[in-house]
Amino acid sequence: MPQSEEAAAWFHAVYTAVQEIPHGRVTSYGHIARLVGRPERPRQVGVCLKHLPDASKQPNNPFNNNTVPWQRVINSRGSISPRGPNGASRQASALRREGVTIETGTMGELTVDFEMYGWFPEMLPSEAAEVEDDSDED
DNA sequence: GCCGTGACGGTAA
DNA sequence: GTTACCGCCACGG
Repeated sequence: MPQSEEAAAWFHAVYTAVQEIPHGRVTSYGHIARLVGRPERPRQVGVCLKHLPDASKQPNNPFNNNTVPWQRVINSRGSISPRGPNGASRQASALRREGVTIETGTMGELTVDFEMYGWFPEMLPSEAAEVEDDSDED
């Protein structure tokens, strides 16, 4: 639980932004940071997801790991950070279940094919739509 | 209450 | 093209 109201608003904004990610799509922490108006704090976005309450423990909480698609948030490199022994694989399987292609690198790194299935990293949804509209250049 | 850490990103070299 | 360093701020020890 956040210490100040400002932090609570920050958490709330981040969770809401993550919930706006469409099914089968992925985005980056920096993208979420931009959406909530704090592009200089992508790291705190990860902190919010880290403190995301467990659904079985807080089912009444509107923001828990069951209502917030935390697995759709990856880093700007398009890969999943190995934060834990099986945390990354759990995120990868959740994404694959949504139809997202994930490639396993030689060093066990999980790279998401965001160019094909998700938003462009560090790009707002409006800008992404603009790209699709003007995709004549190659 | 201070210090180090962290699910990251950007810029510099 | 890659590697290194800094900053941001809540949380845990």
